Amino acid sequence: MSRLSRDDWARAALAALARGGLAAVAVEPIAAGLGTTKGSFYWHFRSRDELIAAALALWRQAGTTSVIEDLEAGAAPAEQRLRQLFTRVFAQDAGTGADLALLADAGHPLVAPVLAEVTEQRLRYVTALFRQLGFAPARARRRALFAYSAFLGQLQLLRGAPGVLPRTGPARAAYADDVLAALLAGRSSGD
Amino acid sequence: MSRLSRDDWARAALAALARGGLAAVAVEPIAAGLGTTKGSFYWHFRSRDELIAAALALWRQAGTTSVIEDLEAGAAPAEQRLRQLFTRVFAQDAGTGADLALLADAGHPLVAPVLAEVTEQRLRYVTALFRQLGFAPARARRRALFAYSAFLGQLQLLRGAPGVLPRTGPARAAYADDVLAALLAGRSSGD
DNA sequence: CCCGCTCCATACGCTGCCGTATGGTGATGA
DNA sequence: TCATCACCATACGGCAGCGTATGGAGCGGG
Repeated sequence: MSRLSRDDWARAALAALARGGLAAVAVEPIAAGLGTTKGSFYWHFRSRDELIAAALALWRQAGTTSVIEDLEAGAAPAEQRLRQLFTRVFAQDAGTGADLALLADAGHPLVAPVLAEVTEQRLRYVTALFRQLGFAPARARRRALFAYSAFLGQLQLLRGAPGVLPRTGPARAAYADDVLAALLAGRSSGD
Repeated sequence: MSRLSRDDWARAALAALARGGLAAVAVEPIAAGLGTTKGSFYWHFRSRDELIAAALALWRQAGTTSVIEDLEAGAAPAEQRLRQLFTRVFAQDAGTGADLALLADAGHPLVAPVLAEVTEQRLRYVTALFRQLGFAPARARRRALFAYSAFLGQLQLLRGAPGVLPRTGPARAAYADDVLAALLAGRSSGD
């Protein structure tokens, strides 16, 4: 890597974010990792905050917008889409590292607004799925909140207490089925 | 406060942890907050890590062990205890600040083991509740995982996207009812 | 009365990071 | 060919926090 672009720095920052949290988005360590120095960085960026903003924009695009488009591309029925989402959650890795890191620094002034928007965007999508499954609007929103809370909690459990969540074999399948059954329980007959 | 004890430092550290995360458990800022200097600290502790460990021990006692004892003290039926737990979750504050902070730094070598133990301790308790509610052992464990995931996710949502979760009025009650209904759905007849 | 012990203040060096200043290099077009 | 410009290295000052060293202040016991 002789010459670096602004985007190379942003990608490296996102990787660092996923690994070590916002604190790891530090100019000098990332520069060392890229085999260069701060001189390069301060050519492409004006400050560390600008790098953080760039990494956040990248995260938002890769972890939300494109995922939703991805799911919507395959024209599966709503219940299968929900199941696909859950499969992703259990798939470990799946690029959720940055999600965890950003939740950790949710209070940071640069992170907070992006996090709030991404959350709302995801909730809207899941709400729509529940509506397609026959839930009335208000209930669909509640179920979406519940489901998304569970999703966030899974992430937390996966890294805070590895081993408690079954990640392989029939135990995992039984858990996924049980969760989905609970989430779909009491499906409204009307709207 | 003329003379400080080791416990004063530990309590101040836990407070700092709840406010600003593990990074805020810093000797000099806490010293300033206590109106003293590092000289005092390094008399009672050998290092910052020792302070962190003390704060973690305090957190574990106050946020888990005593809470469970608290709930068990009132001899309410299992379903009501579950509801009480959920009420606490929604109650905001409730001292969950440290929980969030520790989840944020779940990877820290001092935090990880304590967090894992606390998680397992809480899961055991909730599993027992579900068993008392008529779930077979394996299903009870799965529901406990699901419920606790949702709990962790609530915490995350509350701070990462304030406003999406209904915290007052009938909306909050409807949400709590819906969540509990989903969690209790499909209660086994046998075991 | 002063010795010693507990507890704390002050001053110091060290490290890791941010941001700036300034000089250097390699490709590219006139 | 050589001048210019994009890109990068190096060196510097500054700040915050950790840990240490050392010198008190106050108080009880001999």
